[in-house]
Amino acid sequence: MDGYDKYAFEPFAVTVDLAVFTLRAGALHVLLVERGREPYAGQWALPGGFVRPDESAESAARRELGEETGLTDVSGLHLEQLRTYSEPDRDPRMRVVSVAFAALLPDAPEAHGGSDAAQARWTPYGSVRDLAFDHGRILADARERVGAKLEYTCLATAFCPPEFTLGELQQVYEAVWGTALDRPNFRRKVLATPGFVEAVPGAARLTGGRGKPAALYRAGTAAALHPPLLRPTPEGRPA
Amino acid sequence: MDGYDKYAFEPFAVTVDLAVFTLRAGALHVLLVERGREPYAGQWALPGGFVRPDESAESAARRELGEETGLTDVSGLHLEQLRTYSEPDRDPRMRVVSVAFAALLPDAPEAHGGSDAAQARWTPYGSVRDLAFDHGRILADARERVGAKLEYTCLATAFCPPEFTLGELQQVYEAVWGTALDRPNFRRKVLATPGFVEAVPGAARLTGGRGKPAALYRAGTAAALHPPLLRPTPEGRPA
DNA sequence: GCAAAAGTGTTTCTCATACACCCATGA
DNA sequence: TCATGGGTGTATGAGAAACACTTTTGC
Repeated sequence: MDGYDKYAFEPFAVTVDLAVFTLRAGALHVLLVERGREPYAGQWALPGGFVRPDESAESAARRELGEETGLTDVSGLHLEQLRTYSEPDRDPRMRVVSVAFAALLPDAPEAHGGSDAAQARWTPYGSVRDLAFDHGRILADARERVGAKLEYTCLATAFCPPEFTLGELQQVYEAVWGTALDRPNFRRKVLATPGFVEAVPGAARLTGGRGKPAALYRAGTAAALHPPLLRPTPEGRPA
Repeated sequence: MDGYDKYAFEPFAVTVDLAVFTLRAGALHVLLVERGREPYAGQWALPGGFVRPDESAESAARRELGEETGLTDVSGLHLEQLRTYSEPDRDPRMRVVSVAFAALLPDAPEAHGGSDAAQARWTPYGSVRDLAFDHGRILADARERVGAKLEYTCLATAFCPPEFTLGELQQVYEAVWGTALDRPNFRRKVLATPGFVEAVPGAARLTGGRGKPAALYRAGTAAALHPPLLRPTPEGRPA
């Protein structure tokens, strides 16, 4: 059992699948591609592809992220491994083990499918239906993970451009959690956490056309939130 | 790139590696096996093995858990996927992608290596040194994950036998976190969380030979802890 | 002036912390 | 009776929630 004959077993293919999230008009969107061939031809799926012989799953995920979004520089984007899906029958053609990742984008340029012929499109999270393979489950797992990490990490700034207002940061939480938050309390909480955000002195921006211009902030250096910013009593939350 | 020629790529081997934790005499222990062959012959490593063509990584992990611990029934044990390690050079012989798992055991029977010739041994977490491959990192990641999940899930009961005292449950937290906790407050916190533990009426057990016998509890049905039981200010905790 | 959005102040209540104290048992 | 571990009570303070209120802008 500890032997290493390369061809002793049916070969495994190793792929990456990406749940790429962004915020558009205050709503959570996810990047989907339309499948061009069987199985699941014509259905939507998460972007992804094979891990090449000389790269890690992380490298493959970042490469695919660049190809599918059409962005030239994806080096600064948040990319995080979720878990690996390995049910023997998850792909009807052969044994495919897939390492799933979540990626967060500040802005959402219209996706153009990269080099693949596949069509890529930003879709509101709420209207996603019937993804190919087990991608529906992967996407749900990804959203749950991102929602959970908003509670105890500074992850929310990964959804924001380099300079952002506290209102925009709050929109991230509200979009991912699907709940409204009290603005004064949110503000106090964020500013009271050292290293979460740092003020850009003097800078301000008008957000809704009207109203007082909001002060601008940059992402801070902290990674964790102490104490956490808990969701408003979701009662029975999965572990 | 979207083709599915089974042999178009150098084959990947897919393995599972297990970080199996238990508590012995109030201290966190890990199950290690001694490697019998190159590379890393004679060094200690995490137990693990190949994923077979007809099983998922989860199935493979549970099978290995039974083989390595020598336990006949591992169906009720807590087993949790951590992440996948896929650096191209992590195994010098060929391309091996490994899905890492953490497992928690209530009691620690002396391990007898199962069917493999390899020697298996429980080792205090603090005295683990120089594991083979990237197993040192996997083990560190596993402990961090388990420590974090103690905060906001009921995971701690997975370290305990079917009936346990609150003192034993507290020892789990103290051993994994490496900190002392206030007993009265710990007790209140646990009992105030619905579904964490349920009392066994009338049952009691002497723990240290002396002292008042402690009431017995069973694991409850809840999975998550609301609000969480936070570690005493670890300051800069990784996300 | 009015609507809209940012930002401040204040009150109330919950809960974590710290620590003093009592109870039951074996030696 | 004393040491040991289980279990209870309580004062204090920090922080979260709720909401009233002020400020600055465009129309």
